[in-house]
Amino acid sequence: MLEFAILGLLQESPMHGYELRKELTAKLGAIRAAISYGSLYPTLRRLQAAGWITEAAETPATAEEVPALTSRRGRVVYKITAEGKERFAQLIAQAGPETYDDTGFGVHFAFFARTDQATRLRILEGRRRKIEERREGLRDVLGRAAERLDAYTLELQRHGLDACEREVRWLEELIANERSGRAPTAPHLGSAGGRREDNSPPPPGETRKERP
Amino acid sequence: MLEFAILGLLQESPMHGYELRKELTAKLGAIRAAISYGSLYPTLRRLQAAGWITEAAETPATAEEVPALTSRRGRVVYKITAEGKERFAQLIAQAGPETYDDTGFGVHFAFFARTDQATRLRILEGRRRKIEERREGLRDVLGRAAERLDAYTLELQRHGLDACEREVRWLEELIANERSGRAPTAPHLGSAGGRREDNSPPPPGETRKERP
DNA sequence: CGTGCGATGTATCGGTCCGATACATCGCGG
DNA sequence: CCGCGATGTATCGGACCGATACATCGCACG
Repeated sequence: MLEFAILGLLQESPMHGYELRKELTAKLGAIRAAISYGSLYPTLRRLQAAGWITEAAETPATAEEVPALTSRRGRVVYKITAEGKERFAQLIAQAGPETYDDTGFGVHFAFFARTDQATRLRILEGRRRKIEERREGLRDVLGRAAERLDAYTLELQRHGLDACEREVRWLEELIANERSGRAPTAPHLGSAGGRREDNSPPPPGETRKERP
Repeated sequence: MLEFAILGLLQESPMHGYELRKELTAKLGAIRAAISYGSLYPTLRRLQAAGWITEAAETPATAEEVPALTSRRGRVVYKITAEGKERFAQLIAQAGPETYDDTGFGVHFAFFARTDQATRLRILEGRRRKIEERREGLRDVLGRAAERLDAYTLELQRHGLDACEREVRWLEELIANERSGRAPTAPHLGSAGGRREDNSPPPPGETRKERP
């Protein structure tokens, strides 16, 4: 998961660890708290060992400026390699059942802009099926096993069931949008999903802001 | 987390591993998929080593019946000890910040029937604060950083924000219920939470069924 | 003027938990 | 009678987290 996210992010621009974590947190904030350095740094090393990323020189262009004044501490900037991009594409293409659990789905979804439509559909439908199964399980428990459980546990299941139903509806919209609407990168929704005065979506294109 | 859940479940009745996993899955189905044996068995061993649980004899009372015919394979039944119950109470009393993350909160909530009201309130409020913070983070990203993110990522954040708002409302109800309504074990809700044609809620009372 | 503190930055260690896998028994339907 | 799905125990490698350590930078406050 982390591997996938790092490769995805580094395709937008080279970054060092700290920055990577911040971007990761911003992009995945909806689905997980924050990446721990205890997983980030080891993973970076692993990716580097595999040849999917490399360390990039820190000083961008004006390299002669203040050459070794303060001795240039830390700040290891990583950039993705051609093999890394291949790897990323391969990870998308695989997109197996592990892609449908909460975290896995969220991370893949966050990189849908780099995923072809067929794969997007496959992932969305796989996720929907999985949530539907969870929903059925919860309905079973609430129906058949209700008397065995205390009121708090039941309330928890009800809340969970509600979340499932909501997510299925959300996925339905995304799928419909994806399928017919040919919404290449903009699911738009908003009309049915829940009002939001939006922010004038820039014509779908990339629009990444590089730090100066 | 697993330790807590196991101690909580074993207080209802002794069980062996397989059964424990099933009960755990039923009780926590709303918040996590299924406990892996790869964590369950090592944890059971750890708890046993700490003296919080012990192995119980398999054959209930009529022990002389078919003494060693088929040699009595497998089926290790665990039961909680007095120290184990103490440990469980201590884990509830601590209920620190780690209790407020998704899984931690869910597991603690599932055992609210064994938690005193003051602690329940503390946990619910801690959780609410945490979700409110996440919500603010998402609003920030959707507001300030929106142009840096692609449409899919934004949609993910919107969905996450929606879930946060919903959970805060849910928690508000639970807190109000807990605080004034003196709802000792029955949060009831359902009136304001969202329509549900329901299943004829049994009058709030306890209705705990111990396995005979 | 200095000093301390919050943000930036890299890194490791122990521990929890997962996913895959292996293996054995039981009851039942074909 | 045989296979297959449910029951049941168990291990191993790996992913990820939380705490911790440590060093630098800029700036606000005394």
